[in-house]
Formats: sequence, C-alpha cells, structure tokens
Amino acid sequence: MNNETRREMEGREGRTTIVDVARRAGVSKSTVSLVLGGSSLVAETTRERVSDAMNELGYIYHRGAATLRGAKSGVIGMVINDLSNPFYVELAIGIEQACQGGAYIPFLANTAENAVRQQQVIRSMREHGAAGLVLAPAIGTSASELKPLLAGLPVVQVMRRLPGLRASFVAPENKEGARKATAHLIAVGHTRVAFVGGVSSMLVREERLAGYRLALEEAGMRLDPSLVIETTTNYSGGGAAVPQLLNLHEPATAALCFNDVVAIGLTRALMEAGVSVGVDFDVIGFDDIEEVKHTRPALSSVAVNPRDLGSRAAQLLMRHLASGDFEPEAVLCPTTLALRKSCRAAGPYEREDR
Amino acid sequence: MNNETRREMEGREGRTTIVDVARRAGVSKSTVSLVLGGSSLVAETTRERVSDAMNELGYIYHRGAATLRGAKSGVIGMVINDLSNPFYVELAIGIEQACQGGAYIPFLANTAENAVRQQQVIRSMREHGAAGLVLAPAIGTSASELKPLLAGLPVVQVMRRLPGLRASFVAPENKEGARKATAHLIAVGHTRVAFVGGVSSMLVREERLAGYRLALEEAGMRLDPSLVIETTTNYSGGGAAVPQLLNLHEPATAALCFNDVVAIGLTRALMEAGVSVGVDFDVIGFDDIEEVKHTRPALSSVAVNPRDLGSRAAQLLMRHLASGDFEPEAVLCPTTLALRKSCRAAGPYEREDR
DNA sequence: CATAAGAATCGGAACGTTCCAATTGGACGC
DNA sequence: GCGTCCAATTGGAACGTTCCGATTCTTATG
Repeated sequence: MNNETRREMEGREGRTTIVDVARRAGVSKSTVSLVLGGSSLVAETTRERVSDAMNELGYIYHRGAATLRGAKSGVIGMVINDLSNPFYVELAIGIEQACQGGAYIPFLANTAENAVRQQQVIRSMREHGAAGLVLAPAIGTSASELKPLLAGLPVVQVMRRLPGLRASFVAPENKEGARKATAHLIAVGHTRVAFVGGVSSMLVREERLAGYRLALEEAGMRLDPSLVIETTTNYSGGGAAVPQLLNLHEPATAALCFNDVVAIGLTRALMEAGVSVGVDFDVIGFDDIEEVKHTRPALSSVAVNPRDLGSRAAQLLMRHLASGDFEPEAVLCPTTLALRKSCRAAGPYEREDR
Repeated sequence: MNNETRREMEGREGRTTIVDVARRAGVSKSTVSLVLGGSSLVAETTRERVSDAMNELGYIYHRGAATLRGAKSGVIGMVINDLSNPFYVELAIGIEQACQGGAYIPFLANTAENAVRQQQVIRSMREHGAAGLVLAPAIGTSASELKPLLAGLPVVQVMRRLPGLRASFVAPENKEGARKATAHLIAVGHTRVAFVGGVSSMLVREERLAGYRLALEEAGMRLDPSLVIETTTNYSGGGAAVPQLLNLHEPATAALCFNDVVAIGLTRALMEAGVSVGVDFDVIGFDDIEEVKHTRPALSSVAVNPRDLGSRAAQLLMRHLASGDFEPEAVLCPTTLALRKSCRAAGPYEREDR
C-alpha cells in the first residue's frame, strides 16, 4: 500500500492510463486491455485484480486512443434541426429509446435551422468518431454541401429528404395524412378550407400541400390560392394568418395547418377574434404532439407519432451499422387522423365526445 | 495529376490522414498540422495548397489522435435529466446559445431521470474527452456515485444540487419565487391555497415548498397538510390532484403548482370538472415555459427563464475552462411573477388584461 | 563575399490504446 | 523425463496527431 500510495503522490502529470492500472494490478498492459474488452481469455482472479485497480485509480478509458487503432466509438449522432419544436424533441426521445440497451449511446446536437451550424456539428461528430448519424436536416440545406462531410458515414435522414443525397430516409406519409384531413373537413361540409403555415421552400410542406390539393381535386373543388397562406412555423405564425383568412371576400371556415404549433397559434388568435374554434371554424393540425391534447379546445391533428418515427430511424441506422450495408432504404410511416374538439367529427354541428 | 490519381486508386485501406494531405500538397505533415492549427507561420500560398488538398481528399480531422497529444476536444457535455419536459429543453437551448461563437460545441444527452443511464452517459462523455459538463442531475442521484466519474472535470450543476459534490451550481431562487406567488394568492383573498406536484424526495420541490410555507407563516396562516399534494410531475399528475383538492372538507380555492406541466394538467382537469380557472379557482405554475402563454386560460407562472439559466450555466462553465480555476461558485437567478388569466391580479374578482 | 537573422518548413518522438505473435507455465500422455 | 497442448499472459508495432528542435532558404548587413 505504502508503495502504491507513494506512486500516486508523485503525481505523474498526465491522466491514469492502462499502464498505470497494469502496474498497480501487477500485470501487463495487454492484460488490462483484454479485461477492458471483456475477453474470455483472462483468468477470473486476474480480471478482479485489474478491475479493483481501475476503481482505486479512478481510471477513465481513453476512447480517442482506441479509435486510433480502429475501434468503433459506440456513439450515434442525432443532428436535429429545431429542438424548440416539441415534435422534434419527441423524435429525439424516440431515437434515444431505441438505442437503450443497444451498444450505442446517442448524442444530440441542435442546429436551430442553421445550415452553418449544421456543418460544424456534423463535422464535430465525425471528428469524434460517431459511428453513424440520424439527421433531420436544417431548412435550406443542400445535398452538395453535406456530401463531402458525410462521405462513407451511414446516415438516416428523418422528416426531410435532401434530393441528391444517397442516404436512408424515414418520414411520415405526409401527403396521405394531409389528404385524409382535408377530405374530412370537406366531408363535414366545408367548402372554404385553408392550408396555413410554412413557406414554399420546405419540402415537407410541399408534400402536405400536395395532399391538400389532392383532396380538393377528389372532391371536384378548385384550389383557391388565397386560401394557401405562408407563415413562420411557430405560434405567432398561426396567429398572423387569421386576418387574412377572415377578411377574404369568401372567408375560410376551416383550416388544415402545416403543423400543430401553427394550429395552436391560429386557434388562439381565432378565439381572441371571437371566432369559436370547433363551432364557427374547424382547425386540424399536423404531427399530434403531446401538447395538443391539453389546449382548449383540444386540437384535432394528423397523428405522426414522432417517437415511433425516431425509433424506426434509429433501428434502421443500427441495422446499417450491424450489417455494414449502407444501401439506402426508405421507410414511410402511416398517419392517423386524431379528431378532437377543434373540429366537428362528422356532419355539420355534430361533435366527438362531449 | 496522374501521379496523385494513381495513389488514390491504390486505395490505401484506412482513412485520409494528415500524411496523405501532406503528400498531395507536397509538404510535410508538420506543415499540414500547422495549417490545421491556424498558425501564422505558414506562408499564404502554402496554406492554400494544403487547404485545397484537404478538400480534394475529403480529409476529416481525427480529434481522438489529437487529444492523445493533449489537445482539448472542444466539446461541452450537457447531461439533462428530462427532455420530455419543455423546461429542460429550453434550458438546453440556453446552454447552446451561450456556446455559439465560443470555442465549444455542446452535445446533449438525455438521462430520462435514470441514474444508471446518467452514469453511462457521463462516462461516455468523459471517454470522448468532453472538456466540461453542464449537469442537471437525475432524480435519486447521489454525489458519491458520481464523484469518481467526475473527478478532475469541471462541472456546473443546474437546477438540482447534489449535496456533497464540490461543483458549481446555477439555479433559480426557488424559495423566494414560491413565496412571492403564494403571497400573491393570499393577498387576493385566498385562505385555502394548495401546493400541488412533485414528490418529497425532490430537492427543488422542497425549496419551493419552503417558500410556500414561508408565505403562509408571514401571513399568520397555519399550513394544512391536506393542501400539500404529491403527484408525478407530468400533465396527468396535475389532473390526479383535482378530486383531492375539491373533496376536502374545506376545499382549496387556489393552487401553486410545482411546475407548469402540473399546473396545465390541473387546470385542464378543473375546467373539465366545471370549475372555471381564474374565476372560481386560481392557479399559478412554476417555470413559465413558452407553452403556458398559449393555454386557455393563459397560465400565471413564476418565471424562471430557463434559457437565461442555461446560458449562465454555460458561461460559468466556460469561465472555469478558460481560467483553469474550478473553484465552485453558486449562481442564483431571480424569478418574477408572470400574472395571466389563470389567477386574479389584485383584489378579488379583478383581473389582469381584458 | 561571408555571415547573421529571420521566415518557413521538416523529422521524429510521444500520446494511450489494440492486436498479433511470441512466451510462459502447468497439466497431461506416453 | 520428455514432448505436446492449452490456457493465460506479455512485448512491441501501429494508429493520426502535436510539438520541439533542427534544417533549409531568403534576404539584409557588415
């Protein structure tokens, strides 16, 4: 004891290494390495002696040194475009849950829809040896700017697909979901259904808008461009659309929103303008985030189940990693229409529960 | 050209290294290293030649190898206990924003209140050479289990302080905030004010509860234990408290909630029970997350400003890192009372804006 | 023209790990 | 007593980087 204590006192400048552990346990560094790797070659008694030495010295594994020798880092990077949107938070949680118990630990980075930051973050994750990436691309990202950064790394895109990037993709059935929701609004009697939120450069919005168009078409209705309103995709965006919707020559009587946050903002502004949502005006959101169940009136929404989405993305990535086969795959997740009090459920003036 | 092309064709099995870049640029690896470090020693023309070579080869810096030589990783770890709580998401965003433009990139890991996962995650961050940690500890964490893991690493705790851990700490003035809110409810005429949410093992709750107690005391009122209700800290927890509050011999007429999520759940359940919040019953939440402004009625809350909290924590950590001085510091952030329609603003039956 | 000074570049050791090949020490069969 | 085999352990090279000290090249100065 005296002996080891002295050695510690000397305070070898650097960190505790595998060699220090080896010395303390009276074995070679190779043996310590084997213990670290959980090899079945080391004798039980030796393993214990080594483990004890590690604890006593407070040894911390230096993964950087290991990756140098080709070891995998065990880290999956989640690069998410907007954590202030609860939808993406739930997506991230889904990814995380899928990694539980697996061999990978997920690290999350928020790009806040900033393409420059996204570059930094991806670069940083690569530099640290991330084994793979789940990427929810920031608005305005182009495949070409990311390609060199991502070369050779298995990547699963979620929600937004970058045209021209050869990588797997997981997303909800946006078009079909929007079609179902719009068709429902038409079925309960609306003839002036608006589509609110997002800007035309957003791919996901285009898909949802396409579903909206399709439903109108199927009902033999013509699309009125003044009913399609672009906004920022936050609470206030939804609010800003209200005057435009109500001041039309023929005002809108219902709206499908690009996402729930916009829908909540829209609902709130309508209520403040004295328009009773669910009675005078029907609103359906998109994504079905947790929060919509707690608004008044509770918001109807196209349920996307972000956790499931995230979890599938993570599973797909882990499948890529396990097989070494990075051949792109596309997974589309079905959506369901969750009807709540912000819109009538069937036929005019009827309502779902109470 | 022919020459380099051939070399590439040979397909040296491994990744592109600094040596490959050097060869392509016709310089030594040392020079490439200098370029990487942004040294002023290299000639402008050389720098360009090297940069070009990097781009052409798709070179990726191997940070692991660099840390081996003592370089810092430039990563700050955020270890957050519960990302499904929007409060902590905003806290994380605050941390991130403070890191913008700084030399550090923050990586986020969610422990989901799981102490075991927290250990894994911290260990993993250390192994990857994180320069420091912002830690929002999971429920039930003890200082002793974390101490060996954190030895020598600069750490800033947020929200929850682990007794016995020598590390900086950033938190809101929980006690004073709860005192102010409770005092307000008493001032507008309530004599049956409840405290709802959380369980007694949570340190933060104890602080807020202490503020509640203090306000009662200052008003010369006795604390009625049946008005203090423990719940899970999610939407349904708040809802579950309603029957208990209303079925008391002397029912509660107001409640201060442990946090906003509980308050929203409580409000919703009250409205469903036919109790009009802001008229028949006053509710104040805690944290003032973004969401409370969009509930109906808008929820009053003790404003904690999580972004500011996160940003201060990150700044404190970066200060530690820059100075090399890890002497613990405690930062308490003042709270303000944000009055909205879920409670009367002054005197019975009066209300804030419209 | 010799030399000094400074600018730019280079070579090589070191960092902490893994993994291959080599070594040790029994236990066993003949 | 000798060889053989197996289990357990070991030494050393290699990974991609940084950094120190050394080297080369250029230009100014005496």
